[in-house]
Amino acid sequence: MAATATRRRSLPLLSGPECCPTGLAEPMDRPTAESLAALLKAVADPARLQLLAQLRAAEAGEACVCDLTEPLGLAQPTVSHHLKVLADAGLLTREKRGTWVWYSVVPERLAEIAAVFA
Amino acid sequence: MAATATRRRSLPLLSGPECCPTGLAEPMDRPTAESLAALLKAVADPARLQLLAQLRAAEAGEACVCDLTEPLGLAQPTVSHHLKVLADAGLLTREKRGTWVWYSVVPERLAEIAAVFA
DNA sequence: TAGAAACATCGACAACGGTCGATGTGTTCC
DNA sequence: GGAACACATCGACCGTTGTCGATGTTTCTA
Repeated sequence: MAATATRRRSLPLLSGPECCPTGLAEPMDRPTAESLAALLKAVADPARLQLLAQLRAAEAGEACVCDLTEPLGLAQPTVSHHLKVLADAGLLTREKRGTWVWYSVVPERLAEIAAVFA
Repeated sequence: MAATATRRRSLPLLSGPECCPTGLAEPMDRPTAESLAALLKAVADPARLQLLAQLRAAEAGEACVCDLTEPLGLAQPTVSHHLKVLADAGLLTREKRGTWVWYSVVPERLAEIAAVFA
């Protein structure tokens, strides 16, 4: 694990070629299941769900790490870790302004999850 | 862990009082986040996603364990384990007919997930 | 009753994941 | 330049989870 993670991605967002073309309507091959599972694992955590909810409820739909640490009751490195997991999954965008780093959710990415189970 | 798991539940389905009243629209308290995360963890696995897809694609929307083992390429105890996880999360119903056990998905439960991210 | 078949449970192992303190990096301000 | 702040990374700990072989339980059949 070296210089892989912090890079900003343009937009493709997905781990696999296409996340979930037909949802659960027909049998799913392993690679598709694995990339979809990776996306779901990102949201299958209490702290990360709270982060998503906090960000959506925040003004302008964005917040800095310092505003998220206290309401979650977790240490700053832990919050930073969770934000990274969400960002790596394409669920958050990261923007550095001065000393602060502002995170905001990617609604399209959430919609992808909804589409699978709709 | 004694006589807790295999019991059949009537319908309440949920771990917490209510899974996700407002979705991600507003801040989420810990208990709500934890019960929702528990539901999402159940589907955040490649094998279990494949199981859900296989069941939905099956005739009459149901299948027995023996029909699910081969397409997944996993051992029978492993498949049985995954089915139990899904059933415990309220995503599957279990019906024993003779020697076979038939599983089928609970669409309402999938819809609950979709509603959170819609 | 004996045997076989379908499924669940158990026990063990390795890999993964959440958490935090300590530390590193970059920015602002004096 | 130096101090203070915001955030990321590192390293370690430990509980959780996916997997399978072996074994148990139930049911049908001969």
